[in-house]
Amino acid sequence: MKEQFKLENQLCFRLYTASRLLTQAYHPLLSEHGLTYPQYLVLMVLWENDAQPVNDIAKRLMLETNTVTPLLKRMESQGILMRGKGSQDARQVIVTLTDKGRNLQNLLADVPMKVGSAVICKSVTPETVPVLFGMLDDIIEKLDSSAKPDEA
Amino acid sequence: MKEQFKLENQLCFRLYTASRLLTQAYHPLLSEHGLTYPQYLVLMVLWENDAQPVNDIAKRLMLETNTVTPLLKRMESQGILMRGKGSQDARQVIVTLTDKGRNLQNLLADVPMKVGSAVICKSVTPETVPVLFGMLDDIIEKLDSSAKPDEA
DNA sequence: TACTTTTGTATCGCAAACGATATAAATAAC
DNA sequence: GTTATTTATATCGTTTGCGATACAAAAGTA
Repeated sequence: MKEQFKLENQLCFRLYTASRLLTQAYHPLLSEHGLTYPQYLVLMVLWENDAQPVNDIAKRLMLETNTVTPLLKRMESQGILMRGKGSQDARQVIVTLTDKGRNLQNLLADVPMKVGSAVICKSVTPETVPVLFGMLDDIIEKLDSSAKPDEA
Repeated sequence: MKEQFKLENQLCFRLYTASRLLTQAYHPLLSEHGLTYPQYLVLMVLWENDAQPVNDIAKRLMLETNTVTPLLKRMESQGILMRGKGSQDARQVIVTLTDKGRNLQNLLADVPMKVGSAVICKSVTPETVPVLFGMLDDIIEKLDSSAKPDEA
């Protein structure tokens, strides 16, 4: 059994597991309002900048539009947002929050703190989080840039 | 717009994105052999310890059996492994690698290094990786233990 | 022994992710 | 101005994840 195949030596398995478990921690808080974690991400994007085309939302979340489109359609059917054709570019679908979608920000106000406190542990504290953020951001940037080598 | 709802301040979004992108980095290397990333994880578990019940594989990967069962069935239909009833406990399904499954370890020998080099960047080097591993392990342990509060 | 509970696995349904492909609108080329 | 190419989004198919539930084997209990 080669060392490099042991689960203990895998970065990806750790990221994959940590991501899944942290998303699970969000689940009870979000499902209470009929939301999933990716839907919560869309909400954060729109709370920050409302009335965006699908493409911009996808780019911000680093997802493909074929992932985001059905996600937005489900949220539209829930009355959280509206999808309308853009006026300048008729190809674009502009996504806009409804009152319900905007108001969810108030209803979910305590989610960040609740989840945040669920993660605090020995090596992950408010002081060390910036280190973790920096490493993850570097990894994301490295992988993202090498994924599209045509952009000099 | 509240600070705590900005994507830049989210640990989960970083983990989620880093996990997705790193899994995508595996994709071309694995699909060449007809494998997905979760299937690769199963292989690593079985290379380390062959002939395990479904439950042990699921626990090792921290997944539910209803995720692992169809995954194993697909791998069985690909001839990578076999699923057979246990002799002591007839409820258990013992999963065993075939020659093809064992041989994949040789075919995939260069995958860990290739992916590893794709992640190396400013703040993530062989020297700093243990720090990252430690933080991720702590997060995983914290979330896992608080997910099952009945185990003292 | 008969009844209950637990345990190991599977089935079902839904929501992601994403590769491949399609379609319409906009832009560029001729 | 027509044709070719690019762009924005959508559709389709496959594989995960996971909650809810089903079911049979095993273990515990009366």
